Amino acid sequence: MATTNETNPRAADAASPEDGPPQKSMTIGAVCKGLAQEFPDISISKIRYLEDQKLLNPRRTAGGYRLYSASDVVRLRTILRLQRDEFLPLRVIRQELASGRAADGEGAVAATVQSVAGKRKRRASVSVADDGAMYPLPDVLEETRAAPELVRELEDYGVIKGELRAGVHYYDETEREIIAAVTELARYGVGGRNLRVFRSSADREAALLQQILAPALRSRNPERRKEALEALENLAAVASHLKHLLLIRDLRKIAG
Amino acid sequence: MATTNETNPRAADAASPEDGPPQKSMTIGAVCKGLAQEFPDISISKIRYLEDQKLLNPRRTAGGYRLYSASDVVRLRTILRLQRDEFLPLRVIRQELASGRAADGEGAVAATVQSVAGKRKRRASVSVADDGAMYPLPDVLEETRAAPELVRELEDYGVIKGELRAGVHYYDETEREIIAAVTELARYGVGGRNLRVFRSSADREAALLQQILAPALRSRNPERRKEALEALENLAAVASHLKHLLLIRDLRKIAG
DNA sequence: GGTACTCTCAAGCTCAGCTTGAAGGAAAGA
DNA sequence: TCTTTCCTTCAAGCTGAGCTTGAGAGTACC
Repeated sequence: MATTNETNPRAADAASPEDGPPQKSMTIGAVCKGLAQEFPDISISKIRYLEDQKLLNPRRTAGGYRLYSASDVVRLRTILRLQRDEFLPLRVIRQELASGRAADGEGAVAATVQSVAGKRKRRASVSVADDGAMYPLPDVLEETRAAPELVRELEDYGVIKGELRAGVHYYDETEREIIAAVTELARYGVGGRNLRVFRSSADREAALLQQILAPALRSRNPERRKEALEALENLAAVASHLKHLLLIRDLRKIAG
Repeated sequence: MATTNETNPRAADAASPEDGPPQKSMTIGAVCKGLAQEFPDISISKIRYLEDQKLLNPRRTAGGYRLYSASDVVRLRTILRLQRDEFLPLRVIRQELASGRAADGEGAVAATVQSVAGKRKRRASVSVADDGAMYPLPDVLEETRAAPELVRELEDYGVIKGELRAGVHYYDETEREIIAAVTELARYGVGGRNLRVFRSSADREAALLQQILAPALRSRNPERRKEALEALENLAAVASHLKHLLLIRDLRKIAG
């Protein structure tokens, strides 16, 4: 009996020319590994759970193994994004996907994420607690449309650090957003050397907040530490808001 | 003893002229009843729980009864809407409110994800263009629950200016929000002198942005000027976002 | 002074969203 | 073929968010 995708799940993209288009199907383990970069808390059992909740419905081999097509993976990624970034409960995600708005295919899914997400995307990066998701440089460049030199410059300045894994640079969510923001500023003519202004003020504020919460942060009581971390997040949010208000105030003088 | 709002929570809006401005304050039971129409699953214990989670902070009577001002109720309604319509967890709502991003529209209640996720209203205070609305000091104090000394301090520092009309100080929307933010920071122990850090960095950034847009802003072509103003708003928004990201990045190092 | 309302605090409850473990079959490599 | 690694189902368990409940006591107003 010829080995086909149907019965040979381990071969990720085995396909004979006469069988039609190459159907890249993956086993659950491969899918899990592939998504682990972007979603560190993914697990095989979670993927199975999502299927149990009728959010996924992959093909099966004769032996009962799950086989995920490319569009299955896209769908899964969409689910995970809606869950992580938009905080949607699974029952709502299921409705969104079921109500025709998100058939398979990049475009449709992108449209869904767009329409559902609206402008909320920023939220994910605003937390001090890092979820550990990492993104490879090419993806970041593609998404942010940043110039590669700019990224290097940011790294030279120590603004972002990245991580080298198997010859590829990876960046976390915050770094990705920093790159996006700086790219945006660059479009207006705010060059790299001007970033010093931003950086030094951020450093000063961080030092200030640290000083204030230092006792609690150093506490050996985990309860207390957790509270301090939450306070830190709130303080950061309020402080940033205040800075924005002060900036607006200054700009108003300039404009008027 | 004269009956005042402070000691008479049952009287929703009783106020004698000499007691100062009419302060419509409600007890928790009244608030609950008032919101029961729009939010059938509201309850007194839930409102108390939200306070426990640092989402609300109503005044108290001498006897310890909670007293909700009009703006407290607005805030509560916002919380409930974000929870019900946007599915946001409380910790995220807390952040949203702290960062001043959750404006409360008075439009029809959006029941579905799609309509909610649509366009987000820009906050009045985030705009460089001033709409000219002014608020008298007593109202500001009531809404922000700021200490009067703090407001004076801010004025002494030149952070806010106010306007004296017929013996009453008036503040614009941005100033009101600055007061609110500073009050919030004060609750965490960030005192007045620490504000210098924020102010000087805002000044530097304003100078930077001005420098970049100076030619366009000085233009005698009104079209060009208008464009420059819009660019200024965008720049301010992106710059503030960048600052926040950099702060988060720094704090993450601190946190562990 | 009675009654309706409110307070705090600790304990408990429910549900979403997974995880774990047992018992066993399927696929790939030697 | 044998062995290892990966996969299967199913039931039970766990964790944290988001409240609720109840006890015991005080407050406000007629």
